[in-house]
Amino acid sequence: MGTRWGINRTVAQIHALLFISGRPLNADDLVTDLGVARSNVSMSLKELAGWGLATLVHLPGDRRDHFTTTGDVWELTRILIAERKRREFDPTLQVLAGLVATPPEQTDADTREVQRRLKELHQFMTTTANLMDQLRSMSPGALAGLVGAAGTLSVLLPKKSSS
Amino acid sequence: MGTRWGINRTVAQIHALLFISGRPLNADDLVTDLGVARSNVSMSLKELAGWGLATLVHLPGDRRDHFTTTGDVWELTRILIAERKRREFDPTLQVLAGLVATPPEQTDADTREVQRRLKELHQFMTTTANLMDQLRSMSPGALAGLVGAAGTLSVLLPKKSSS
DNA sequence: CCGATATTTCATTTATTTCTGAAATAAAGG
DNA sequence: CCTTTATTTCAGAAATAAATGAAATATCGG
Repeated sequence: MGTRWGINRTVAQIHALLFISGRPLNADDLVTDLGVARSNVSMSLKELAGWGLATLVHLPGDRRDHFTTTGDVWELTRILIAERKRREFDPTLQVLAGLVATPPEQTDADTREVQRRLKELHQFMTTTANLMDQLRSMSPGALAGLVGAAGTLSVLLPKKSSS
Repeated sequence: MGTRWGINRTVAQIHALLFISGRPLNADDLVTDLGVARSNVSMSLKELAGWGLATLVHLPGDRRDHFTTTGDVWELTRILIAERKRREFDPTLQVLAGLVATPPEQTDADTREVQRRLKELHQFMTTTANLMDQLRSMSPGALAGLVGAAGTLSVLLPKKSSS
């Protein structure tokens, strides 16, 4: 599933192993388990660390670096949403803000319609960005509660008629 | 932003053009505007159609196929969530269900912990899948309302203490 | 300091994905 | 039917991304 979402296979595999095993693993463990080059593991761990998804720990009496990741799925979700927003969503929103701020030269109907759509997209992405930020500031427990509330709430709201 | 989310560049560009222009475009329009090969446009339109993000329309007095996409950002969101769930989330959940259903051979502490984590992940993904399905059945207006409600609700819920 | 072990860097190779152009197919209008 | 125009298919080329291995760097224990 990772590769479909633009996540490197080895990075995804390492994270999965750390998550599922639930105990600190060192680079050699990962090399053995995944059958990839030592250097690949090193780079991938660095990448995961950059996402806040791998924490360096030391085991007593072992010189080697060991790594762990959060075992809380809600915390994981929180991190993924926050990081993807910061890296991908925000820069896009920035560009869009620029386009909306610059008034168009032409004033024909087509140009005005394009401008209207850009503005609507900008407004939508701003709303989404705010929602993401709110999720970021919430505790895992609150996030779980909110998802539950959304499920309940949606029952009360109007359904799509067709499909 | 598209490529970072595993979406082909040309596919993303074509969708963006259809969305922003807001009027039916034919393949040659897209070739001219994007500077890519005719065949690439043909394949990309097919891909978009498969996602329900490009609709074939015919303009009176023009033999060529023209395409449009929805201009409603909430409808677009609804489609993207539904399709990604169906194509990527559901198959993953299927595999996970299989793993959880099969009782582990060994019964040592480590194995039980792995099983516990798999089960927790499975439960989490099931909850998420249900949420996605509920979004799918909602009208764009209701979806917008729910996001607004979530923003309001989250203010009332406990915040994360640190970070 | 020194040797041993652990880790990182990065140029090159390998694998994967995307794009193109030529040929095949389809469809419309005489 | 036949010609013209539109569209699709797909093998190979080009571009991009990922992984490797060798060398460099860092760190520990003595």
